[in-house]
Amino acid sequence: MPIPTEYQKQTRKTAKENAFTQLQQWIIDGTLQPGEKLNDVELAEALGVSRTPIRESLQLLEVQGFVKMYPGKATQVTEVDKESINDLLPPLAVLQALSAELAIPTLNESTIEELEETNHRFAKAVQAEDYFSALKIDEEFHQIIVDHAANRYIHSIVASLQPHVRRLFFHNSIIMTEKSIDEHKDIIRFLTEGNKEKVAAVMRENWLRAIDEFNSMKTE
Amino acid sequence: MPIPTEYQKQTRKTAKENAFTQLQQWIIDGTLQPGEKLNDVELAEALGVSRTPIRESLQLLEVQGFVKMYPGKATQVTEVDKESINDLLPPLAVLQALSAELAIPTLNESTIEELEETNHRFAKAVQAEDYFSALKIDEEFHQIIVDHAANRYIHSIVASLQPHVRRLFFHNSIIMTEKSIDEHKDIIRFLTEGNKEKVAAVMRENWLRAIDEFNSMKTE
DNA sequence: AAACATTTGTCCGTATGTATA
DNA sequence: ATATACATACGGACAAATGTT
Repeated sequence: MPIPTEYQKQTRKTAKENAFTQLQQWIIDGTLQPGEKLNDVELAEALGVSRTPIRESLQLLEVQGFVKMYPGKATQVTEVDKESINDLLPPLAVLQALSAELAIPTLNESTIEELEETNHRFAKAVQAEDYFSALKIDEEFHQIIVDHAANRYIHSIVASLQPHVRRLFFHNSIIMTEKSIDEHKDIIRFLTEGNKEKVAAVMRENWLRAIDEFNSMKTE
Repeated sequence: MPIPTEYQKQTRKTAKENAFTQLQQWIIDGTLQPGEKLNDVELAEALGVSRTPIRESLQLLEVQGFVKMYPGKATQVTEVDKESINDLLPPLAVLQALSAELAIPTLNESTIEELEETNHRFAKAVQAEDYFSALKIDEEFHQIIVDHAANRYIHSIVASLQPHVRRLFFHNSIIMTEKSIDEHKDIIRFLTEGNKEKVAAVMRENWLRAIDEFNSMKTE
């Protein structure tokens, strides 16, 4: 009988980490609503832990911008300002564009295949109008590129912005369009060709287009 | 008699914040050395508080990448990998470039004057070879632009990267050169002209040049 | 192998500060 | 203005995990 490989034993899973993950998820999906007041005693009971890991999680969530703590007064979930997508996407766009540039020297055939395969799955999800999956696969696609940029600062920043993207897209009902499929193909092509300028330009456009789509959606 | 306006009464100053600021400073300036093991009991005694605010500060410092916590084992100051400047500056460069673009529509005459005055002080510091002041003033200069971009995500990311810049420049003895003075002038000019592309290009160069200077320094 | 020393993680009581009556 | 209720910040003890003798 194969012994169940306890893979994740390197860093033990603390109550704080569990609490953090759960609370973040609740904020992103709206279980904890924008503006909602957070009482650590309640949350502690709900998650079956004490107040300490809750408080520590809330502090991390504050750094990420998901909650705001008013010392001695209250802690509440930050508002979802739909307009903030106009602020969020530009920095993400330039960082993803930079990632693409940096990834070029590290690319090999199998990575390109992985990107193509991911975009293929992305296309299927979009065409099936499974926008939830599409969003997740789109994230995978871009993550491959970010990973290959092999830059820990970019990696860390993108990792902290991505949950905000999810939260905003979720609350704004932004959907992935077919145009992204072709842009991804362009990205793959320019990556293969090693064309830094063009891949950066397309990547930037790919992200900024969501802003236009959001803004045009409002006027409809 | 003018009543001393208690400006910062909005958020009270907690023990955690004090501890955090102090610990971060110690790590940046090398009082707490790279690789040093951090014992929260010792730190608590040193700062005259209990372990709680210390632990909370350490967790924030971990998110920022200044310490690494090994649950149940140890907490230590992260190493200063001199080469990581090659990773740190590119994302900062593209974000500062983006900030300049975004700042253009918000600029007025008094802002331009403020930038010129700051660059003038910068020039004096560089010429006086007071590189510590120069670095701080350079930071001020760029901060003005970031502030005017009025983008909270950029603001927050830059704020988290800046301490790393300070730490690396400190440990690498990187100095500000006269070339930066002229580049700042170019930045001001292109901002005034509203030339997005050019100001972004110069801004990016201004930051990336530090990489070249660092790399050429190694071979000397 | 087992008990020990050490360090971190967690719990919960108390103090402090804030808002409301 | 004072008192009261309440939420958070902090403190200190205990539990759990690590690695060492």
